Amino acid sequence: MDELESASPAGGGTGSVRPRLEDVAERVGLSTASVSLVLRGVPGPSERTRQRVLKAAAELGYRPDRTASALASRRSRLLGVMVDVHSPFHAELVEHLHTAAEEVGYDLVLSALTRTRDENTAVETLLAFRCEALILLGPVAPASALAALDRKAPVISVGRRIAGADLDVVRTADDDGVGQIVGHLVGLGHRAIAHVDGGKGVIATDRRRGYREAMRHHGLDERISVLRGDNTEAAGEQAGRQLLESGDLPTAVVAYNDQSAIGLVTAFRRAGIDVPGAVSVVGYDDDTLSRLGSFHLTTVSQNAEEQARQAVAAAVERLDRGRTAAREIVLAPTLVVRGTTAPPR
Amino acid sequence: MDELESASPAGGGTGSVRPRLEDVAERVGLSTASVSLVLRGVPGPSERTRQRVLKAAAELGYRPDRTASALASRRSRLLGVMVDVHSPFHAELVEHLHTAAEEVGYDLVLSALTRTRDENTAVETLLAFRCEALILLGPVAPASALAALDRKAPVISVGRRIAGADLDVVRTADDDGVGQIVGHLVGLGHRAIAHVDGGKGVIATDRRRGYREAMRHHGLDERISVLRGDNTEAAGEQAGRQLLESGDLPTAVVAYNDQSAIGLVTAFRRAGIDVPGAVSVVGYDDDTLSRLGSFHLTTVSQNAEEQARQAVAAAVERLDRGRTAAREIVLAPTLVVRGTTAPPR
DNA sequence: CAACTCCCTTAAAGCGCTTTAAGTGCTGGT
DNA sequence: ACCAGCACTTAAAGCGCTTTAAGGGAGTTG
Repeated sequence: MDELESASPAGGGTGSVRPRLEDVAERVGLSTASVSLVLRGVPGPSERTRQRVLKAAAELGYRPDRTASALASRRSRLLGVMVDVHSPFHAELVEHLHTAAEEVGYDLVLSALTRTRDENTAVETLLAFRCEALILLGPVAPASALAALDRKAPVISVGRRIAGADLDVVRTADDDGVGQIVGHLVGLGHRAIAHVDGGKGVIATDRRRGYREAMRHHGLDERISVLRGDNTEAAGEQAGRQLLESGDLPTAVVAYNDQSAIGLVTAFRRAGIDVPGAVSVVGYDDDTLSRLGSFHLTTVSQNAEEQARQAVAAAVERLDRGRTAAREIVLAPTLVVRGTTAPPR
Repeated sequence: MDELESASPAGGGTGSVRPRLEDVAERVGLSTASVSLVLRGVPGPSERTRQRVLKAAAELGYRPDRTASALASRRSRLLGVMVDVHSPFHAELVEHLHTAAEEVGYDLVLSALTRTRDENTAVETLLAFRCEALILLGPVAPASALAALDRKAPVISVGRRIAGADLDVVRTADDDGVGQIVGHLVGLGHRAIAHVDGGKGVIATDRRRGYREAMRHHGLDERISVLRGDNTEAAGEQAGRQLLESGDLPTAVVAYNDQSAIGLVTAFRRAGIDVPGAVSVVGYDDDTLSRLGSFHLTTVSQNAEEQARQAVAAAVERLDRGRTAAREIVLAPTLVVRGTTAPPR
């Protein structure tokens, strides 16, 4: 398993220059133009030329210089991805984006969101790299800002719906997902079902609405109860404590996401309340955390792979097929029933 | 909070060309050379010129084209980072690498390791981007391959010691870290301390050795017990079950990393064994998982921030200050006592 | 006032590639 | 013989920037 082994036989110290197109051309006695054509698989060169060039390139361990070709072709074949490095769900998306992009001949450049690096900075970096399209995972910037950005490069918002703005969106139907959760709980016999929301973002809003509508749909208008939260474990714990102190514990709690759900489970268990024996808890995202053995969380899968594939496809349509009309792709989420839901006590 | 708002007043559709150096030059009636000098902060241009250029650049919303400047200067000012997208610890490192790199005027390009993307591919991508140095997080490739790679671009191995090979390493003293853990446990009164290892990698080897040596140091040679594991939660759970079935439960278990430790905790708790009441469990890395409220794992911090800073510093020394001799920077790990360790029953 | 400095500014030559118009040498038809 | 047509091949002009040697103007000096 000799990884990192490179084709280059040279390896002559940091000083050794890497072979250029010209070196390959010289070796076969052709022009750089021909070599370029062959290497890019453009039709034209004869079979004989093709073979010789390929051979020479391999022997020299030639790797085209992306920088130069990007400059010359005015195409970077780069997709910029803005990602929250702390989100397990984003990690999953990135993984699938990588494979999807590779399949269509694009590369990814990741720009991480951190405590000191906001969406603005992250996106600027992407633009400076000349990314041809921007795939933003759960952006929080206002629609107007995203629309403005879209004028510089096609923007694909993943996971977040953009009200009215004229740009591509790939997401799952969050309200539907929460609807499925509520349906599942009602099916188990629950009626006192609370929701710990995710704050003020668009995604949180959709999920909250999904909860409300589903409750109403099941004739549980009276039982609607929304606690304030966010996307962290801490918020879940906090909400859990609040619920415990209120003395009026619901029989099931629907959290904004898996992290929040885990916080809830933790708070309950610490208080000696069995999950799902005494309270059922449901998350959202089906991320790595939810699969941890000690939680085994019932949750909703957003189908990261399909979303990634669609996002890349959307970018490619814009870039290579000249689509200009915005498209919104809404995927159906699927309920994943695991171990934190059971009939009410 | 209008994120993504760009300085560009233009925003004229995808078709609008972004301003070039020449446009700025034209606007102030100077040559591109002068503008370039000003924008890069090179001494020479007069104060007056400086001001005018800066103003014009701002007005046009000019952003230099990295691609072009990289090509022209033969310097990309890019550090390539190979990262396992699924490791919470890597996520943390990346965050700090970003800030550290930014401070010294470099940018990061991340290449993610995934199920279908091995170290080889990841590194090739980095090289194609013309990264000037490669920061590899916990590489598993053989030392010889890394050494070969180092001939193309300075390689900095983070977290993993490289036997003999002549390249930079930034890591913490893993054996010492585990030594501290064992010391802590012995101090609490434990004697039956088992270790669930991390498999065959170099890091795992060091930690295992650290465990053995520490046990011997405390006169516990007879109690040395190493179970096979890896870096996953599943391995921890598996080891936990094995321990339970053996009927000879130790009073404390030292896991290879936090994920594995969490598996152990899960297995124990599921079997009704209290942690830390009946068994103490310790992890390693101090990653996000270990801080989850429901685990609150005692662990060892590898000081991600300092490692990141040192890694970037090492790269900069090589690139900007011409250092050629390899350097190994070994940081001291620090024990983080949280809630999964207590005196033995 | 010519000769020298200093300071600033710029012309021009690339960086390693892509791209397209313009070859070049064939074959074959007339 | 001549030209059309075909199948390749290549010269040359950039892409947007950096870099360096050379240029120009104002101030000093003898």
